[in-house]
Amino acid sequence: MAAASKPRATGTVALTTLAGEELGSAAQRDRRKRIIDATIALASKGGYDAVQMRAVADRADVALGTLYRYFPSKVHLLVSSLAAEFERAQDKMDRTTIPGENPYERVLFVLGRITRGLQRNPHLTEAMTRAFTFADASAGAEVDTVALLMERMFTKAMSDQEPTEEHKAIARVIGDVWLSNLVAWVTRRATATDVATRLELTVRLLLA
Amino acid sequence: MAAASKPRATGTVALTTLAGEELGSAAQRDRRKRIIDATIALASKGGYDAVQMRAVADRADVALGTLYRYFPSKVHLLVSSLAAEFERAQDKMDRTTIPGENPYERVLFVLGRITRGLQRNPHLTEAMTRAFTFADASAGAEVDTVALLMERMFTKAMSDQEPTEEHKAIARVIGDVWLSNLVAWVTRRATATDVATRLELTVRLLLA
DNA sequence: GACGACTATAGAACGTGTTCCAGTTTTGCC
DNA sequence: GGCAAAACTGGAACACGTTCTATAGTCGTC
Repeated sequence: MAAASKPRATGTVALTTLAGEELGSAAQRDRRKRIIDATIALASKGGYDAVQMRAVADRADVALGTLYRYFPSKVHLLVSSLAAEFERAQDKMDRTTIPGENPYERVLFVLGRITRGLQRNPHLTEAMTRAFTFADASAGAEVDTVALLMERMFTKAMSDQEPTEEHKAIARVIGDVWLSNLVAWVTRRATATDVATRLELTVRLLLA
Repeated sequence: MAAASKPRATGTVALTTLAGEELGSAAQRDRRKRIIDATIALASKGGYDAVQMRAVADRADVALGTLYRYFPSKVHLLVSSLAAEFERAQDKMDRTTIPGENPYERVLFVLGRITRGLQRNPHLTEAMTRAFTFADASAGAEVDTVALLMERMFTKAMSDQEPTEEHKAIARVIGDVWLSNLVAWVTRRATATDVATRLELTVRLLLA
């Protein structure tokens, strides 16, 4: 549900070209959904390289030009899809009670859970990660949306209260480390275990 | 990012990188240097997009095929150039006495210095950063080289001694945060000041 | 100083992201 | 319903990373 509700507390996020959810007709919302679904399907099967614009258009049953009207580049498309997936994941997380006595344990729980989720679909993760970090300034807004979602996820894990400045700073650091480790995992410089270990170590340095 | 560059399976050794120039003849070492110089010049002028393989070959006065013999892809080329630049910077750093009473101050000094250096050449930084994070597994070795150089730089900043496990972990976290902030800076989601502030904050959380 | 094996060169060719175009359909409005 | 504007379509065209081919140069070995 919350896919539609994007109640960014402070200042609405620039709606991402036509990619914003406030699209006019039902047909348009449907087209957009088909496009994102096609993107995720292709990315899940073959990663970044398999998300070919012609293939996406084909599979979503729209013309190539239409695809580009909705998403002005492959990176926009992938990052927007990432945002969609992220929101799905967060909705699920929001309906979960995060166990743990303290921020340290709770953050570890959230991290473990997301990380396992990503490892379950390596191709998709590869596609999303590479798009996210390859984005140039023109996709800044979309990237920022995702970055905010991520930060919010970690601050929420630490405490249900309005986050303190320190918690925000810590959340950002964790997010940064997480991203770097994803990049390392995608290039196979780090195994899943490496990633888990390093995240744990980081959280310990920051929160223990 | 275009065609598949995976099945170059022949048993040839990747002479394509490595700080150590095992390259045979003087002519070959010279060609390699011309290529890297051309890459850095083009990247400095126009960033990632301006580093076009035909343009690099032209400027380095080698044939396109030769360029590809030395560096099997644009990403390899850019990451190898990054490694070269990094070594230059580190040499300079090694000849400097890092001021500061404690690891905290010393790491901040090093970070500030590098960050200012990067900001002095935004296009080059953009090209390098994007190549580094966009790399796929086939460039894992090159990327790893750079990652190690980076880690070493921070551990050395913390102390001249053999680094402890904890210092290594901290160095890695700092490197991760640094990379993420570079990505944010490149997409213009963060200003130079933002980056400086966040790095400082991170170091404080870890070392103060 | 001739031979064979690499290596380099020029350029064509190919794949995929992106742009453009001419024609058609849908939408919003009277 | 009629009409202009906007959106969609199929397809051609273009740019740049990458690969391939045919030819020519270079270097080590006899």
